[in-house]
Amino acid sequence: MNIFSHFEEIVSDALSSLQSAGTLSADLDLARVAVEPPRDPSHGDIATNAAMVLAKPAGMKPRDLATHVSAALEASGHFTKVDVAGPGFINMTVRDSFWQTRLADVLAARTAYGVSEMGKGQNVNVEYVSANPTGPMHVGHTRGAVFGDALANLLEKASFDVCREYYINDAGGQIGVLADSAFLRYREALGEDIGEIPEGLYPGDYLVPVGRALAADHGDKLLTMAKAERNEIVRAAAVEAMMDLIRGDLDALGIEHEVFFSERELHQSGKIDTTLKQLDNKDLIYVGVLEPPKGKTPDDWEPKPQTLFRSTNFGDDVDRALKKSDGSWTYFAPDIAYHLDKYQRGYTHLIDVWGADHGGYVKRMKSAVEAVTEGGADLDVKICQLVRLMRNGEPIKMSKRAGTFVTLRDVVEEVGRDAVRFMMLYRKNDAPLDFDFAKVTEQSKDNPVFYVQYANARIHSVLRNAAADDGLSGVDITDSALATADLGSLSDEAELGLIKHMLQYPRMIEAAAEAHEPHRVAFYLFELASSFHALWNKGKDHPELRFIVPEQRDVTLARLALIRATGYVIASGLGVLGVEPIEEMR
RNA sequence: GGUCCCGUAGCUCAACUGGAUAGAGCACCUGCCUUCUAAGCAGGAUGUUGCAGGUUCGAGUCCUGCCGGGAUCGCCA
Repeated sequence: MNIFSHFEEIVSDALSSLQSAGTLSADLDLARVAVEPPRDPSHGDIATNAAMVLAKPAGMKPRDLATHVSAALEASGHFTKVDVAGPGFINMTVRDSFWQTRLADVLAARTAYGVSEMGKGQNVNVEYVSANPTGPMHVGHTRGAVFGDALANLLEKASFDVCREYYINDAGGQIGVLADSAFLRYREALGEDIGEIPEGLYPGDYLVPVGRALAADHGDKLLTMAKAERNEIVRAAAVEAMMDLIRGDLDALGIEHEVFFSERELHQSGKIDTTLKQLDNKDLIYVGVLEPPKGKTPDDWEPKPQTLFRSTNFGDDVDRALKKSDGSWTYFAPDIAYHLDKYQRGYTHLIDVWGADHGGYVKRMKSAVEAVTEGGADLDVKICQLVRLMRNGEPIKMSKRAGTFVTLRDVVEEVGRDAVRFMMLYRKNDAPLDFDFAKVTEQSKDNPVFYVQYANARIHSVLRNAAADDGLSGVDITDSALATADLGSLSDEAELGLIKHMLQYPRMIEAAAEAHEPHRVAFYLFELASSFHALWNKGKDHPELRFIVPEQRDVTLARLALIRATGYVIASGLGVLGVEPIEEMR
């Protein structure tokens, strides 16, 4: 559990006691009162802004109110010290034994430590990747894939019921191109010399097996078949093959979606029509003519009546087209139906993970979700900025035409799944990311992937040594034994610092889940690893601080409990990131 | 031109949804390295948070206007 919510209760109890004593009025809004660890540890263990937030509504000066609150907190008996500082902060200090004994919580929970009840009873649908099934995944897709997956893990850690979903764009014009490209490969498989792949078709080798499979299944029958019928066969086979390819790519990253949702099925089931009918009944659809974009009118612009959705009613800048000039749906129309379908399947929290190039699409989608669910669902769109691949400090130039674009597989095979995942998450999603091949595989402190893994490996190294050490032979170092160790000896500043750092993990998980920001987990782990390494290094100058002190069994056991718990927190956090903790590095 | 994102130490980036003296790593300076794993360690210096206003006890964070960079801009997905 999050121990800071424990202190929140204590502070809130203190405030109520002031209310019943008449010092504070009973109808005070306590919503803005925060109970947090102070940034500067010298300020104590816990701080609250209660006095500053409540001063004005209470009609008191912050420092005066703080004195009252601090007296009430002191009276609670939970703290060894309560101070008023600065403009009216109240700083609280807890006795060391409080922190020490909390280690047992970690040892009991193991890698389940940090699980929060925050999302209990709520479900959330996370849609990510959704790459067009026209070829293998490239690096551009990788970041969104890893981000979405880690976010899903994070929300699960916060007890949300999570659905990982992939929207298959299998209905648009690009799928027609895919089918034509596959048909060409089919003719090739039948022995025809197809020469150069014509401009506009997909030239990739990955379609060669699709052509062969079609030839094996159908012989030369497709050549004489009616075009519509043949197209359907080729399209279905090609999309199926591409999805297999993509699923394989995702598997290489350790990603598995529960739901693959087909856009094509939306068209066929008539759901688009019924969805738009629903909007039409609310007078949210009309036929009108849009203004050209200001300042940049396209050359071929001509005013045309279009079927439009009134997204401006919901905060969008212009109304958005639902039909193309040939009468078929735009991409937007089925997407509205799709999001309604998610809602009808019971999801009230929707998250979409998109690439940076779709940023201009966010407002209309949020508008549509609000309209079509009548405010029943909320949509959060997470935009992942571009990834720049670097080698030796130089950006790698990619060109689809020249066939030099780097696939997801290329990257995973070169640096490994764990390193790819960690690095993709070691940056806020809306900031661009440089991915340097050399740095990611480097074994040094400069590489956060390695630094965190190395901390865990060191921990297990010590545990192995402890199990093998003659001076300790016969001593029980199982978790249950460590949990009962006398932890009072963990009194060094670095030891207490590590404990306190570790105990912030549940709070960090909740905040990250709330904000939909998995990168916070990665940064937290780097800092926790840093705390651990610092303690390790301190043992060099101060041998009495080393983890294994053969002549002092109790101290050793306490320290083993400390690092065992640290290892669990690291493993737990890496689990959220989808990275395998390494226990031995040779 | 409209919209969205970004702008923080010389460089790459954080900053717990408004908290106290804005923090890490790299690079730089000084001193250490035959170990529970030096794949280094300890310490030091480093800032007008792009600019100008505003909101309030308090702003890197929220609001307005500029400057600069990126993405995008009726029928591609």
